[in-house]
Amino acid sequence: MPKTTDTKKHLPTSDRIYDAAVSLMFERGYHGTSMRDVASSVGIQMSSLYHHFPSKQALLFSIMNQTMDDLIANARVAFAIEGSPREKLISGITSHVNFHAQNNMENFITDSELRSLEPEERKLIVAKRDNYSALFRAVIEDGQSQGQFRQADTSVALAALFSMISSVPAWFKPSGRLSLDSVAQEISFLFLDGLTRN
Amino acid sequence: MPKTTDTKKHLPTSDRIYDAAVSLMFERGYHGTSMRDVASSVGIQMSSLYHHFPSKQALLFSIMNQTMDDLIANARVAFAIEGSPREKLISGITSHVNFHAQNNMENFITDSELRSLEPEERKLIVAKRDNYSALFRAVIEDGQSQGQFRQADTSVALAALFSMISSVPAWFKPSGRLSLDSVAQEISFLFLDGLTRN
DNA sequence: GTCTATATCTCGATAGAC
DNA sequence: GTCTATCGAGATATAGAC
Repeated sequence: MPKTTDTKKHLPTSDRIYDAAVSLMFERGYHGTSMRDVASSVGIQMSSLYHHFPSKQALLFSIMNQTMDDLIANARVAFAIEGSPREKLISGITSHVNFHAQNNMENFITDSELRSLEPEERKLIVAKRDNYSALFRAVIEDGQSQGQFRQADTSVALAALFSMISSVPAWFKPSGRLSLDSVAQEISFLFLDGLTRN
Repeated sequence: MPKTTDTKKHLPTSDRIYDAAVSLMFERGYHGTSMRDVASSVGIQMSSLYHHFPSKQALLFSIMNQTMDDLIANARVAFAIEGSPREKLISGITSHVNFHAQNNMENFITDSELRSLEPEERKLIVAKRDNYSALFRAVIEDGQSQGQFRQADTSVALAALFSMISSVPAWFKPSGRLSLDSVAQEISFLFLDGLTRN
């Protein structure tokens, strides 16, 4: 996985292809991005791409798979803190907001291009998505059984939470009025003070 | 605009094209849908499409424009009720949830294919989107100035609300545990009890 | 590991008959 | 208003030299 937005030239070619594909597929979608586009963005010939990725489909899967792995690893760390369900949830939300903002393009692709995956690969991504969701569900149900959260419908709450957070990169402007941390806080309040029993 | 999911054959051809395009673009996206796909779904030749729509782009714009007009008309009715800001907001949320669930495919396209529009047409849709958002913003700010809602960041709250509701059709199953009305209610609670001053 | 060249296919759109 | 036929461009992917 390419970690930094470095000046690019000295990265391995496969990473530069990966990065270019992320940018282009974020802007134009999977079907709106051609392998020619990717190649010319990297500065190589189209046929050279196929030395690093066997197909356009494999390139998409690589992006989505990597992103899910990173996302899950991130969430595990966030939930590993000591604290109440409320504190854990805030930690998880903040981690999710930050990861989505910092990896805006990859996450958008991962959220929106599921339908562009072949059935077999789609299954793998959906499974990881379920794993991720289960991490949040566990905390919410924990808080409910401890009486700290009201008995809202957990599935609705989870879906609402994920959609709220995943939309952040679509409208968040780093140069704007709010910092990313305040956004995470606003969303946590919005979510929790509807969930927490007063 | 095609209003009913009729047995299709006796609808005007332009409506049948419209409907077929909605289904296909919902499933595969704008770039993933070819005019050949649309034509064969309707049962006519591809060249016949161009008698009804001058281009694929015009077909997409027609869908998004129609959907925004319907959405706004719907919201105006919902907000026209007598009542407190809280009641108006619940009415607006319920209307939005219902409209999105009933027009799932059109709304998904309208939400996700903005980037596939040419600049000029995109401007028109964005303007209508802003109009729609302003309807909700007015009620929230009204409630804030009346002291019924706390001073949450209105833009964050709006973005969170729209993303929550727009995601409903993606996971809602009519055959499932919850009715659409209970989903609208869950979401209203989730949103309002984080917004309302206790 | 990158190149040139190309095979094969599908795309959006048009011409013109009926 | 729908048809047959086709244009020209651009798509994914491969072959084979270096």
